[in-house]
Amino acid sequence: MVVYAGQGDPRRSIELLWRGSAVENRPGPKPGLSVDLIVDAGIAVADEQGMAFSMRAVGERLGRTAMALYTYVPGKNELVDLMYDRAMASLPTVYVLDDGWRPAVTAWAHDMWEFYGRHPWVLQVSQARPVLGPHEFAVIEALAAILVSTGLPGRRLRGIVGAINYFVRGAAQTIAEARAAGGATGEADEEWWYARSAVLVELEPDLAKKFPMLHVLENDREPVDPSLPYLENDALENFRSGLGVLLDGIEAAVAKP
Amino acid sequence: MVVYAGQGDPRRSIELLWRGSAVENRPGPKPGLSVDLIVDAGIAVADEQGMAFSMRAVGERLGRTAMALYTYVPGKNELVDLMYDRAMASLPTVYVLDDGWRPAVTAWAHDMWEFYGRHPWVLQVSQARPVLGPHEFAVIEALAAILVSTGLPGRRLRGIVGAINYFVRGAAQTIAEARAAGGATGEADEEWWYARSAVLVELEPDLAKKFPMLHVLENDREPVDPSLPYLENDALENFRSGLGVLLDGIEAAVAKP
DNA sequence: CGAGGTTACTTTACGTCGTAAGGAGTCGCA
DNA sequence: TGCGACTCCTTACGACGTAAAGTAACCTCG
Repeated sequence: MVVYAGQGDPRRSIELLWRGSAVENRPGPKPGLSVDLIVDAGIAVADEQGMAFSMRAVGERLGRTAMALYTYVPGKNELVDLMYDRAMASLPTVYVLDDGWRPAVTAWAHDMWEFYGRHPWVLQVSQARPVLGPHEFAVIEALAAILVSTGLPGRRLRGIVGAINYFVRGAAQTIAEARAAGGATGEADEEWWYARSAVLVELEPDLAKKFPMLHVLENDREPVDPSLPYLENDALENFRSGLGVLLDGIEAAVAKP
Repeated sequence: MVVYAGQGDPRRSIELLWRGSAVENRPGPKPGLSVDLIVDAGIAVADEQGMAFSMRAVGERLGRTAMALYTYVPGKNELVDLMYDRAMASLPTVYVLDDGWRPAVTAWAHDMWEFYGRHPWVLQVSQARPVLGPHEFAVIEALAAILVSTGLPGRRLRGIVGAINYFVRGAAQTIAEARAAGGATGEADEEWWYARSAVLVELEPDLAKKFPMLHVLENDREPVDPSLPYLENDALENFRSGLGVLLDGIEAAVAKP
């Protein structure tokens, strides 16, 4: 499933995101659940089963049927929006600038990287139409605050914020989805790669000749840290290295007008 | 729906990707379809309806039932893999280096940007476990070939290829999914934004004070090209600007050891 | 204290999806 | 001529999100 942010009534969605649910003294039976409980259960289920979690599963975790959730939440899309924003509440919102913007941005990026690792399903929530929740705002505000300290104008920073965001998301996707897919089929990353590349080499023996430049990239390797799985190690190294290049670009922008 | 690459038999998937289907003289009725026909129909349907297209829809476009497709293709996942790789066949595989690597990388990135605009559903195919098809290889080989000309070692280039890829994908997603979501609900981007931000401002009047740095970024604007929709214009500007920063970073890496 | 309206939650049901199973008809080859 | 392989169809299953309608709990007002 792909979730586009809030296809329902915008007012209802945004009220839920920013205000929570009103809890006055109302007639009828006492609510046994709450939006917060449902959102937490949703996050727990999604952490286990990925974005393809079902309303029935969330209901079951709370000892209710799927339809009970619809008393609190307009639909699955809105629930995902709430889950998305609530998950982001676990992220820092302030970074120290004592050593300048560069270590701060690096810390921000690593926090995001780990966050995506904890909640891979978040990567599936559409980035195009931001959920516009308070915690998402806070997270980007934190990055913006760091970058404003470079002195670059807002006009330039918008592209930079985007670039950093896209990069971190993309890099995180590389391992997050690998893990998810492995979990779905019960295969570990390694096995998946072995099986596939073995068949590929068998069917197309002269791959290295057909794509010589890729061969160059793939085969220039340093000794590997054996404590991490191969793919994960690779992904983390590429993350650090790519982020470094990106930050060098910002540094160049700061240095020159 | 989210598609993880080839969860089925790896051999079957990769054979289909690299060899196509064998068409000897076989008993039984003459095949009325072919893998290629099905893949083309799939791309056409996905271009219209997004990744949530159904096997039934693809079959109908070919005057068959959904089940008829299963004679040629093991399942929807594998079909998506094939669609993904075939769509990539429309991309250039060689870029001239007469003016150096920078304009070449820029051209590559813009070609990808437009490609994602033509086939937004491609952005939904998992990047984590590459489909490993010949055309995907060719596209990355093209980028690798450009970057090798910088003289940087493969070890460094891997992170850079990743960074460029993630950035372009992420930036493209911003408008591609906005368009798709607009199409799904019949709302244009503008309307969607207006409706949401109006409610947001109403419910949270002092947004600008709560997130002052975001406010700085958002309000430092140049005159806008009125020929493009607002969001699209914004996205394209951020794309160009962010790509510039990224390329500056590569330039720094090339200049220094 | 009792009636009426409101609410929480359930059961049932609909339309969608991917695809498994089995059957009908068609063709190459013995 | 018939066997076996093949294409394609119909039917069916179990999942999904959620609409509709019912039941029981609870507050407020008379």
